Amino acid sequence: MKAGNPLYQRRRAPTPGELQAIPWLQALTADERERAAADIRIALAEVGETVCRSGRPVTYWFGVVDGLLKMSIDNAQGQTTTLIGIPPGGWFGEGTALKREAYRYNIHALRKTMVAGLHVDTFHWLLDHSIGFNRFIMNQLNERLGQFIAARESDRLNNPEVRVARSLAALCNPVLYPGVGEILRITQQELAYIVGLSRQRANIALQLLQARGLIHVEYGGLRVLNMAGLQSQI
DNA sequence: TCATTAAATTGTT
DNA sequence: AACAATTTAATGA
Repeated sequence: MKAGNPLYQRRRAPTPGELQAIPWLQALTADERERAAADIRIALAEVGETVCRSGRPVTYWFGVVDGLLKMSIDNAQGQTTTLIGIPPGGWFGEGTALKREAYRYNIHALRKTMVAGLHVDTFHWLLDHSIGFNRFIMNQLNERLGQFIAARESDRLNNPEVRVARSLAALCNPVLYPGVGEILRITQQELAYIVGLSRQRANIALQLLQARGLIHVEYGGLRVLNMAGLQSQI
């Protein structure tokens, strides 16, 4: 959200309900929370809109209040690889914010998404002053490490059903994405974008996973019935 | 609140 | 990629 970014122009203060949807605020003391909340800004990203771009200096630490984002990287050959989808409750970019480096990925909105941003200076103030915040960040980094290890594992297998299963398990991770409730709100088209499949193939994979009793497919979303089963798909 | 209509999503070829 | 069927959201009485 820099000056040139349209999101920056549309940013505003958060409502109480939106603050409620920011998980790490709960880990702070009242004083810390007051200071952090005063610095949070909210903006609505339209479909396809860029939230942050690789190479730009980190000015905000971002999170999803509601909606769905995708994180992707462009390689030297100009191809784009989608790494993860980010559902409600997800905050990302601690690594680069910590080191005050440039973003190493692109973030785009897969649908209309309410994005929250904390200025990187306040992020560092919290790191320097709040034990609860440090615990949250450490927990988050650890959880994400587990996800990337699982993702690498399934990349080698390259089986569509497995990749869909692992992606769904990742998207429903309650530690990283506490805003995702009983049902994960995601269309089959959005899931296809994240996994890198056609919608038809994503549809087939979902039906198969449902037939195995691991998920229940619904209109505009799905319900995970067996998380461990999803993660152990081969 | 209910019926009608438009838009979004899904199932299938 | 295209089409039909289904589901939800929006509209207005």
